[in-house]
Formats: sequence, C-alpha cells, structure tokens
Amino acid sequence: MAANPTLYDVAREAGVSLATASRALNGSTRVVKAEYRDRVLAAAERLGYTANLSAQAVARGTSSTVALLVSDIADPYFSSIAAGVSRAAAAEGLTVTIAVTERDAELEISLVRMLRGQRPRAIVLAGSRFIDEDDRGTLVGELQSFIGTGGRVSLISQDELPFPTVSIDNSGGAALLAGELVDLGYRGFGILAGPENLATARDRATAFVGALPHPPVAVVHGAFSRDAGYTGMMQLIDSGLGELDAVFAVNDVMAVGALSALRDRGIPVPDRVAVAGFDDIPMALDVTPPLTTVRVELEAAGAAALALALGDEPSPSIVRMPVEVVIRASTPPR
Amino acid sequence: MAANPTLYDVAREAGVSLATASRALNGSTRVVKAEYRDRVLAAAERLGYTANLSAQAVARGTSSTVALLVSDIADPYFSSIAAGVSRAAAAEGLTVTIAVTERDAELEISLVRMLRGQRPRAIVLAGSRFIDEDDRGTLVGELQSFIGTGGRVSLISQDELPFPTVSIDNSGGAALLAGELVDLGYRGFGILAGPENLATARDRATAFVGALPHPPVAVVHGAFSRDAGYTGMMQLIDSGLGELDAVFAVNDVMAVGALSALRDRGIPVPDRVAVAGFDDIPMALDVTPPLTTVRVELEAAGAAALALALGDEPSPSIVRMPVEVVIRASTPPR
DNA sequence: CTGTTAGCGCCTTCAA
DNA sequence: TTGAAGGCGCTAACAG
Repeated sequence: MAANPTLYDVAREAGVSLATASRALNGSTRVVKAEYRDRVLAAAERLGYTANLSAQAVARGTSSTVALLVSDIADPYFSSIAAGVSRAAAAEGLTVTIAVTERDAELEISLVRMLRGQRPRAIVLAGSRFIDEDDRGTLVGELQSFIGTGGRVSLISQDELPFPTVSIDNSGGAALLAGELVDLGYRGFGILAGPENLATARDRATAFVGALPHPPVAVVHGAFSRDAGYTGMMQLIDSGLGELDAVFAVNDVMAVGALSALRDRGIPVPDRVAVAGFDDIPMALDVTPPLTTVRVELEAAGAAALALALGDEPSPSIVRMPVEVVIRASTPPR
Repeated sequence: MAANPTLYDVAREAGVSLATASRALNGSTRVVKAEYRDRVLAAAERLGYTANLSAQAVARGTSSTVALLVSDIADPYFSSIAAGVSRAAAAEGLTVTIAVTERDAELEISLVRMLRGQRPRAIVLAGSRFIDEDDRGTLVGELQSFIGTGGRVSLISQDELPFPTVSIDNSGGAALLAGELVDLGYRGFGILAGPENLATARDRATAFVGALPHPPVAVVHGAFSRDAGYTGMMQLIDSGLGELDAVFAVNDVMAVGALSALRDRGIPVPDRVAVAGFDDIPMALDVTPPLTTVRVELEAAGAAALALALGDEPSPSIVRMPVEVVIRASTPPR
C-alpha cells in the first residue's frame, strides 16, 4: 500500500523545487517556464499525482466544496434540486457534499455544525422551514456565524430567513391554482395540508383556502410525504366524500399518494374527485390521470441557489422562481 | 469577517496547551483530566469552535469522507441508493460527497480522479457499467491505484469489475420475471432493452429473452431513461402491436415512460398490452396500473455498498441483494 | 496526564 | 522566473 505521491515527490521526480511544481500544477498567477512546466506535468502524470485537496484547503484557507442540505434525497422534489445544485457546482469545479436532515430540526442544526467543519465555500439549505422559534434561532445563529467567518449561505423556499434565498411563490401559486380550479367549476374542496409547522405547507394551504369563494369542505394535516398523502386521502374517503369534488395536496408527492388511495378505493378520478398538487415533479406526468399542479423549475432553483450563494450580491437578495399553473387531466372542466 | 477560531484559540482561551485541547476535543484515547476537559469544552462552546476537517484530514492522513458516484441523482433508482448510502454514512459519522456522471464514461473517470483528491475513505460507484474496454481499463486502473494508496472501493451492480460489489441478480430476476409472465399466459413479448453497451440493461434483456419459450416479437434499444421508455414504446406502437401482448422494460423508469406512451395513445393497459419493469422504485406503486416488477432493495443496496467498502473483508467479496418478482395489476393473468 | 515539538501536504511571501 | 522557508490548523510521538 504505497502512499499517495505528494507534490514533493513530483518536484523531485521533475528535478525542480516544490514551489515550482506547485506553480506549474496549480499556480494561478505565477508563470513557469514552459520546459519546467512540461517536466512537472510529465512527472505528475507518471506518478499518478493528484493534489491533496484537504492540504490545499488548509494552505489556501478556502476549500472547493459546497454543502447541500436536503430533507430526503429520495424525494423527487429534493433530488431534482440536488441535480441542479450538483450540475451548477460541477460547472464551477466545485464538489458537493450532501447531508440529509430527515426533516428533523435538531439534526439539521447539528448537520450544519458538522458541515461547517468542512469549511465549505457555501451551504445551500433546501430543507424544510421550521416554525419553531428556538430551532429557527439557533439555525440562524449557526448560519450567521458561518457567514461571519467568510462562508456563504443560500436557501431554497425559506424566505423568512435573513439570507439570500431562491424563493418559490407558494402563496401566489396556490392562489392561482385555486382560482383556476374554481373557474373550472369545482366547488367542494378538500385540502391535504401537510405538516402544520412547516411554512411551505402552511403558505400553500392558507393561500389556496384564501382564494376560495367558500371555506373548504375538509382539511387534513399530516406529513409532507407520499404516504401521508395516501393516508390523508383515506381519511377523507372514510369520513364520506359528500360535497367534496376536488382535492388539493400541498405538494405533488402527497397528491400522488392521494391518487393511489383513490384508485385503491375504486373512486374514479377525476369523475368523482379531481386532484391537484404543487411542484410539478417529473412523476406528475406519469400518474393517471396526469396531475394538475403548479410548476416550479426545481433543477433551475437548485442551480440558482448555488449561483446566489456564490455570487457577490449585497447579502439578503432574493431570486424568485416563476410558478405556473399546469392544468392536466386530473382536473378537467366540471 | 472574523476568521474561524482555531484550536489554538480554544487552548489559549481555556488556558491549556494545544495538545490538551486537541485531546479533549477529539483525542481518541481520552485521557484528559475532567477539569481541563470541561474548560476546553466550555471555551470551544464560547468561541463557536468547529474543528477544521481539512486540517484534521491532513494531520491524521485520513479523512472522514466517502464519495458516491451516480449517473443521475434525479433518477429514483439512484436517489434511493444515495439515500441508503447517506444514511449509512451518517451512522458512521462520515460525510458523503456526491458526483454525477451524467452517464458519460469519460466524465466518470475524470470525476474519480477529482474525487481522489479528497482522499476519501471510500468511493462507491453506482454508475453504469460500460462495456467499452478502454474506458473500463482506465477506470479500473484509477480505482486500483486509489486502493493502492489505502482507499476503499465498492460498486453497485457491476460485478464484472475486480472490486467488492453489491450485486443485483439482473439475470436471475429477469429470468424469473419472464417465467412468471409466461405462466400468466403472455406469449408475445416486446422488450424495451435500454442501451446496448450497458451491462445491466443487456443482462436483464438477455436473460429475459433466454427464459422465453419463443423469441420476442420486438426488441427496441434506447437510453435507460423514462423518456427513452416513452419513445421506445411509441415505436412499438407505431410499428403495429400485432401479436404483442406484454412489454418488458429493463428498468422501472422506462416502464413508467412506456405506460405513459400507451396511455397517450389510448391503448388499454393491461387489457391490450401488459407492462413490467425492474427495480421496484417507489413510483411503481403509484402509476396506473401498479407496475409488475422485480424488487431490489435499493436503499439497502446503498447501505450495503458503504458497509462493504468500509468493512475489512478480503478484497473482492460480493454481496448479493435478493431479488423478488412482484406481480401487480399491470400484468394480470391472461 | 500535560506540554513541546515535529510533522501532514500544500501555498505563498521573500530573496536571489 | 526560481528556490528556500515559514505558515495553514491539527495530530501524534516524545519527553516531562
């Protein structure tokens, strides 16, 4: 088990000094005579040298890493965002380390602390927004001191936090959707509202309800997941659909769960109940019927978040991702 | 913009030596008097100290990072695996850096080189298996020299490479599935076979065909993606379904695309054609009809891959993930 | 059990 | 343009 060749080995092999080797391999400004440079490059190639990034980071005082926090990487919402972040990072020559919060506020905070140890160039938070004040406070504090030491932070869809954020117009999108559904002739709405303490969910539900001419027939809370959509819909079904002719799930994965619940109960969609979601995850096209939803360019949002974190705008800037209602077969005119 | 507090700062603040502070904060063989330890801990807390992981890595000669390579993090197959890897990593106190190969062999190789710079404890490859000999050779070489310098490697579903791997019984699963479909009464098979140069795809297609009593009616090649499944199915439709009464897509995302194509063309599933896939991604339950497939515990596979890489088995060991045919409504008895 | 002191691999002044 | 030398933050002998 030979050790990794070090820059020193390369220098010796090339018959130059450490400094010259360093400059030839990575040196930004300094110029190295072509002959030396070639010798160094050849030596590096021959030895299979790869710069030790940790050592570089220590010496330079800055790393080429960005950290991404997501609630659940298997969730299409987050994996789309992650795809955007990692593509943008690759374009910048940055590597991304990813951490999963499992929707646990305390875990999220401790992960941020841990991640700070990497001294990443930036931390991008795509996790959930907690409404709990304490957690919020410590998270903000942690992030703030990260910034205090030269770090950059950006958030996705958490616009009440004092950092640059890529904002998704949850309220606007939900209200628009409500309007369109009403125009299509729907009257009795059920809401799968997600977690009560999650701002994204709450904003969407509240705005949707606010844009309705009459109060909704039913509101069910639960997790932000496919399974919660499924069980939430089951609850609605079991308590009698009655007047209910449309269900709005505050995100697509929940809507997908709801569709499956309806199918499993033999309730025709959209004939008996229509279903709509939010996010326009890729899967929305492949369920039956295709899902009406509010489109958000998730990958672009991820890329934008990284750009925002890396860019040098005056701090609390904000990028608004456009939202757009997409009517599909799950909500035909009634 | 204050710099990050260093261990030295903490030591000074606590009135102890650097070494003591180090031992109190990270020392493996813990032997620091309680009073000192508390002082150090308090000082660290007060200063908001976080160990510089890069510096630790340099000093220790070993990092606490693992690298994961996937083809496409937005693909449910890979995001499930990533979830497994990152959960297992978190349990070990390791952070995972993720790189996306975009199914590009050369990019994959250069990413491996780049990742080696991190000196990760292990590299887990969940990407595609290339059949091209040259690429294969350089990839193996790169990995081998990584191992030569003390690194660990594991693969998922690439069992022809000389490294510890979590193997998925592609051939066995496909053959089993074929048998069950034949038993169910299907006779005219179409195959959405995926890329010709991808071993996983080829193994599945070949084994499936091999287990059939008669040659398939049609075989269509294409990418390993949802869209390729869609267009592949469209091709089958446009060239006339004829005898064809069942389609096997070599992975679920393709099968999902195929279902959408059939739906868009108004062809009833499963009445006119049945559809089956492979992987049992979560979405398989939520399409209509629910998808018959071969189940692979993807998250477990990811976790197993990390364990394999970290474990100290004699090198080229292999973990076989069980596969299991799951018959759902997309392939009822005919 | 604690402090001193070399490194770890690399970058970057500073002279030459 | 090159090389020598100090330093980045931390760990690990090695004495005390």
